[in-house]
Amino acid sequence: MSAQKVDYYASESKIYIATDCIIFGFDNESIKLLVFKRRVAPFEGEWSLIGSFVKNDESVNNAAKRVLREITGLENVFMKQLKVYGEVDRDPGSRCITVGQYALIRIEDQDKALVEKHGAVWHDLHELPDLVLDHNTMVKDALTQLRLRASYQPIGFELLPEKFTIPSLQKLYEEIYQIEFDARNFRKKIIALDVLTKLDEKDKSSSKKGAFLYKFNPTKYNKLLEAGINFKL
Amino acid sequence: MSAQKVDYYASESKIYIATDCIIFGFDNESIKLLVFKRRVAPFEGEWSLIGSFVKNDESVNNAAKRVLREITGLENVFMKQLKVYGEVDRDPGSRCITVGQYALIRIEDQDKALVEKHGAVWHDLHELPDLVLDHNTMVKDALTQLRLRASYQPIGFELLPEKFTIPSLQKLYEEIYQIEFDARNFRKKIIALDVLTKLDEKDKSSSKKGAFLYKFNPTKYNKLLEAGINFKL
DNA sequence: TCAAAAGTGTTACAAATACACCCATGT
DNA sequence: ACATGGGTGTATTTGTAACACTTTTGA
Repeated sequence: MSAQKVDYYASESKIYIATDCIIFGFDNESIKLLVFKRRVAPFEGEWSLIGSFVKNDESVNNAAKRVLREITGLENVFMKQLKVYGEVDRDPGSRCITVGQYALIRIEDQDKALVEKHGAVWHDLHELPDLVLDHNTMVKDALTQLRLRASYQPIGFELLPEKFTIPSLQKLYEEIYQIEFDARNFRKKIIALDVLTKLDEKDKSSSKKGAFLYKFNPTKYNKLLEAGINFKL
Repeated sequence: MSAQKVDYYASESKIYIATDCIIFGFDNESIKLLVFKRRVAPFEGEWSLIGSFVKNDESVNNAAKRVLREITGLENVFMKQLKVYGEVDRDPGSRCITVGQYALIRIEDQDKALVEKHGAVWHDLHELPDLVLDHNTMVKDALTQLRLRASYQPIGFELLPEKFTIPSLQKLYEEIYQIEFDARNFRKKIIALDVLTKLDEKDKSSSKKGAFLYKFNPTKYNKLLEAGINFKL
């Protein structure tokens, strides 16, 4: 006698549901997006976000985490739901609803071999190829969301390595907002947030003088995440 | 010879997908939520958000619009996706993923007979009954989202009747944020937004002196919606 | 010695906040 | 005549924006 679960909704119709990850990374130069060549028909071989169908025994969020782990080797990544793309004809392969989720990762943390094994490639945001389906729209939406979120949460830090310099943090925010900031005012504002710990080391990779490295104080950082900031730059 | 569409994803599993509407309304006193007694098993007869399964031939957003039209008679309502609730066991009735969508409506615009016919009831936010499944969480999430959004878009207006007074707008924002504002500063800030047209009429329903009615200038209002505001109060 | 990026302070302007009284009218 | 909510102005504080020079050091 097996425990057979009743399906109370048997008269309704089921639909394919997928999740697609908009994976942003930063390499101290520019923000990049991880894409690969689609491996299923239709559009096999074309550039695509990395996604997966949601399986019957996993949550939508876990499906996205699984995708990220499979491709980059990373866990515990900053990831947020973006939006549901649910138009009837968005996918000629079959009716399929997808949940866009954007992730922020430090490129240096990736499992490079794994990424390459999957044929995934970091593309500069300004030179994105045409992506399948509505994936270009998803990227655009994710960027809008990223900018908005960066204005009330210090998420920029999610994209930086553990130790970072103030000039590289500035470059990151300049990439996010696509405008330039005054270095003095930027520094003032960041330090006023009171989440950074200055280290004794310097990073000399981008100047002869070298810039002091900082890391952030996790306690204060988390407090700030909850409380929210008003990061008008 | 009928055109038969190929299903490229036939090896994947389909899942029930629904949408639930978190319908907020304002009656010049407090923000209210529209709920009804669930009409399907399991949990038939318990308080629930109003929702529906997404049908095979409609988009996710249109499903929510349909629900709203069926219950309130309203179209072209302000509605935004909130979040996907995709945990495996969230619904004992069967695996079912739902898209929460929150809507803002002017209570006076509703088709009252239709609302009553469906047994839907406006509940004060502070006296919400226990709702089925994860619906209480959805309401909480929607409120958080509403507050956030109100800080960069003038969405409060969506909840007001066509003609409204500044004190009632203030009451609305006080309800949204659950804090009180200085009437002089509030008025100053709202007028500085430059989206209101002052009318010659007064509303005397809440004072002997009466308060001037305003409506908003749709052109300027829409510009502001796009541009975004910084509505720190 | 010089090129290139890092680091530092002050002033002017704009915006947010705090605050108290008179007005109009229905009862 | 008085109680009730509507309406107005100013001073203070706070935050933002603009701006130029010195420091360090590898090549």
